Amino acid sequence: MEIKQKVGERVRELRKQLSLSQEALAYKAEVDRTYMTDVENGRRNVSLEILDKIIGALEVSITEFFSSTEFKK
Amino acid sequence: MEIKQKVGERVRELRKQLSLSQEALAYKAEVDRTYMTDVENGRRNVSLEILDKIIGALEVSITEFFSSTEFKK
DNA sequence: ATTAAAATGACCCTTAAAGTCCGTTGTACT
DNA sequence: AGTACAACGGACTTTAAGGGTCATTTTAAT
Repeated sequence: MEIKQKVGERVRELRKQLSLSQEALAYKAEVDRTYMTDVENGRRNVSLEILDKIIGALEVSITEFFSSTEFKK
Repeated sequence: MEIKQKVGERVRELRKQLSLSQEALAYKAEVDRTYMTDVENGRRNVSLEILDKIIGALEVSITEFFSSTEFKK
């Protein structure tokens, strides 16, 4: 699976743990709602700074975000 | 410190461990040599797919790349 | 089971920025 | 002198970021 999809799944997983809608998370991360949809569905090749904002909104560190098994190759 | 700089430092750190020049790493990661300079100096807002290629060229997993202390907030 | 509302998905279109490529310059070491 | 590596600049192409709109799915209620 490609990186965009892995990131999307991870975002969705962590978002649900926070019981947030895509829209609420998007607002928190200061990105567009439809953009967040695309991210979760692996259709966006997100840049570092946007990713950083999304991870921040998910209330985890970057290390935590990428400590999930799908990123261990 | 901002995310771009953290990533740049981490790339440089791992590249030196492999004793590769920027150009050699750039070739391996299939990105431009001048681009790699900018990445290491924290001037590039790298996208996921490019980052994935660079991390691959550094021969570590994404998890390992981001397990460095500067990414733990 | 039907309805309404909320949440998500998909498409399309700008523009701001990512990424490429050419060269040149600086640095350091032999 | 020459070689290797890194940094810098400008011009160019490609794509990410953002936003509009409507369709579809999910949720929750009666």
